[in-house]
Amino acid sequence: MGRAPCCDKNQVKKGTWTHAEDLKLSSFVLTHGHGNWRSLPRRAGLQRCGKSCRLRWINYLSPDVKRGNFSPEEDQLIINLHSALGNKWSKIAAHLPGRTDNEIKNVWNTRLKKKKSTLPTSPSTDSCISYADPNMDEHDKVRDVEQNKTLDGSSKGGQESSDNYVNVVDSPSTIIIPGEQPLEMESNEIDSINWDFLSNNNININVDLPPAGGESNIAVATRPQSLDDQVSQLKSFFVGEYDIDHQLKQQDNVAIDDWVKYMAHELGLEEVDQSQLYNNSCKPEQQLDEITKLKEEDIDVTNFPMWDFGF
DNA sequence: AATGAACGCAACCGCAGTATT
DNA sequence: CAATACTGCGGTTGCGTTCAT
Repeated sequence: MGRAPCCDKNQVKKGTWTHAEDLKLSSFVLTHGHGNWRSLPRRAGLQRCGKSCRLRWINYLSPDVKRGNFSPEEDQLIINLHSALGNKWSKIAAHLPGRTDNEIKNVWNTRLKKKKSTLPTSPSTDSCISYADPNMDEHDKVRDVEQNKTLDGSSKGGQESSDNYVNVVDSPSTIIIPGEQPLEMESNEIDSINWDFLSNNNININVDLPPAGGESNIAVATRPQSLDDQVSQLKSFFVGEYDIDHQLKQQDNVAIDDWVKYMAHELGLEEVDQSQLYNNSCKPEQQLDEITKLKEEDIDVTNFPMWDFGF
């Protein structure tokens, strides 16, 4: 006896969503929250499967979804993350605010896979770090701040760096910041990094783990708060928060600022001007009121303000 | 201009993991 | 502890659009 189907397939509509259905779903979720997806279609008056509603909301209707083409920086980040994580689309999506796993998967399959195959092999993606547990799957070795893991200090290898990466090599390890003197770190210093602090301050550090070899790469990615906040956080991390004794401490702060800003730019972390994202001048609640007043036949597709809920 | 191929994207499906009863 | 329900993920499909011939 198998599991009961999630919905009666004879009773639910399939295929492309209409604007009227979008309206019903958006209005319902924005006023009531989604709660139980399975019961949502009935409560919202939709003849759709709950899974279908969830997918439509997450991938298309949610105000968190960022529209528009992927920037070159986003493309590069996806390529780098895919090298480390494989087809873990949701994990990759977690590093690209506003992008969904489905969207990233599509971009990879239609564009980036070919793009990557035409590029020369990069040292930053073909190198590796050796771990204590040799049985661990390569992709599972990705260190994730949320999981509170730390680097193993036994890495070996070269010192190549790419623009978006800070490389950790050898033991004692060396952090190579583009344009700066190498930063020596003992493995225990790396292990002492306060991952909670980074996580609490929305600074994500990912270790990009290629196949067998010696080198690892740490990509610095953050969520978009204000650029100033990011600068101060990144600075505190790299130049003294953990009392790392290295040449960078004596460097001119201007150079550090320049590098941090450069990194922020490369990673697309510049502060977002909300007024440019959401052109509609009225507040989200007002927009919702206006939308819910509309009759289905009144919907003007060209003016449908689906993405204007600028919370 | 017609048509078939390639592309891009939204949506569906089945499975696995987790929560609840 | 087992059965069931629910959610989320990744693979795949189908369809509309664009491009090449």
